[in-house]
Amino acid sequence: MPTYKYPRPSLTVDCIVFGLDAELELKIMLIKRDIPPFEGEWAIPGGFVRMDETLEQAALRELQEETGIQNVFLEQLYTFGDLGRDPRDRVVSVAYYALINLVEQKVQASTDAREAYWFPLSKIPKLAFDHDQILQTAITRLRSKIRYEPIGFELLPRNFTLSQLQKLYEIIWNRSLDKRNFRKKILSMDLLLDTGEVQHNVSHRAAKLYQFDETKYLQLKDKGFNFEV
Amino acid sequence: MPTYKYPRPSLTVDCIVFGLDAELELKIMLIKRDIPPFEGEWAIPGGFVRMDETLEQAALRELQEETGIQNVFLEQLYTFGDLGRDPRDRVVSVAYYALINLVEQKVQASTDAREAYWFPLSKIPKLAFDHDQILQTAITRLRSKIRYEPIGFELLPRNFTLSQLQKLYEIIWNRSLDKRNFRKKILSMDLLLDTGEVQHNVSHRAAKLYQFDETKYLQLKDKGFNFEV
DNA sequence: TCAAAAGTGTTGATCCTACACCCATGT
DNA sequence: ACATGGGTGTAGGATCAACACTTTTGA
Repeated sequence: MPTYKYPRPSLTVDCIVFGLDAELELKIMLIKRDIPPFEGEWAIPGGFVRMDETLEQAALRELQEETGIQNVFLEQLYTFGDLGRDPRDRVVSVAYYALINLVEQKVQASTDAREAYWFPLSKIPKLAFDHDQILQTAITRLRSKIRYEPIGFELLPRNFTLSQLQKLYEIIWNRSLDKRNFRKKILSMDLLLDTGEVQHNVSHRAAKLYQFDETKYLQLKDKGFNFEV
Repeated sequence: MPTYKYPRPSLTVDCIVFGLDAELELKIMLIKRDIPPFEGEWAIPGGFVRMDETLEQAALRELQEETGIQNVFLEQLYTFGDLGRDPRDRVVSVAYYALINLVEQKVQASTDAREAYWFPLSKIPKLAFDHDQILQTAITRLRSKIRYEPIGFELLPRNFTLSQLQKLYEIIWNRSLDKRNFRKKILSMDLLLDTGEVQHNVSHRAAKLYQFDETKYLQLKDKGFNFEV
């Protein structure tokens, strides 16, 4: 057991995992706590940072262990360190947020013995610790970041329609957008690759499927281009 | 001496302090380290987080102790936790940045026995630890945040001229702006209070002095207004 | 043939950019 | 009188917001 001259806060990472399902519903993953404190309540995935891993590695490891998620978009959100946020001890938590698509990434919610489920954003129960606050921060970040960075594509399948992309923005911003103006804006950036494919088995005109051209985006960005919706 | 079941990284806060002097030069405060590691090299102010203070309180305390600065704009920047960023030990650092005006806030650089100086951004020496990276992150944040939030006023004296405000943006963005367009944009937001005062002892036409109307800004923001330069 | 979503252009208003001269002050 | 920065308006181009109908597909 290590001893230190001065007491140290303990350090955790916690992760808000946003997932978009086939019906374009935005959800987050919550885990039911099976030990005190807050036993039986819902919390976001997370855990202690080990000595031999970076913060990002810790977040990825926890995601992998608790949800089986791999290869995910992950970004640091904010560090929460108020006194009393954990009733046992002084705990500082570096929060991350992740974006995944639930159609292509089959996430087995329950892995350990623990219960883990996807909750629609509109039906989030009261959360353990200060996880409500972390979630609020993550939603705010997502709302503003999706405007200036092409991170929305992380939530969609690799091939997607323009209507799906528009609906994603409408869901996240909670307001409707004009279809023609949205398409003009997006297509004028010239960052979508027309796959030549269309939807199948839809009982209406089949929409074209596009891919986000990340290579092109990175090139343009180097030259000073700014993504903005 | 406390003992823990598992080893814990130690936790520090570090702070990039931006100061704007009378000549509108943008500087940051650096402290010469008087103990290993990196003894004799320059570093940004910072120190360990105590058990009975929040992260922000720790940052404010360190600023007060090392530079005498009080009542300062302070915002969390990013948390740095790579392995090996401190050669002694695993240290995770929550970085903050602060903005102050050096004309009205007389900052006694040297307080402890330690040497502390203001360095112009163009003449920053090689820094200890990963402080170069922290500085880069802070500059990038400042550049983008000043566009969408009225934080530039924190660097100016309470009363300032439009030319001073414009020069501040030019310095931070490292490009020149059109005088007439800049004034139109800023004044059209109707957030500057005309103090009725003018400059004194200048060998040219005296410029009007303005104040940022924070109360009005907060009201407008509530109604959905977005500051943007 | 019906329902449901895909796809497509124009117009007026607004905002942005580029640009040059006179004014007030201290030396 | 001169040097220095303060202060002001306009016009053309680009961008944004508002708006409705035809097309394709499966049931």
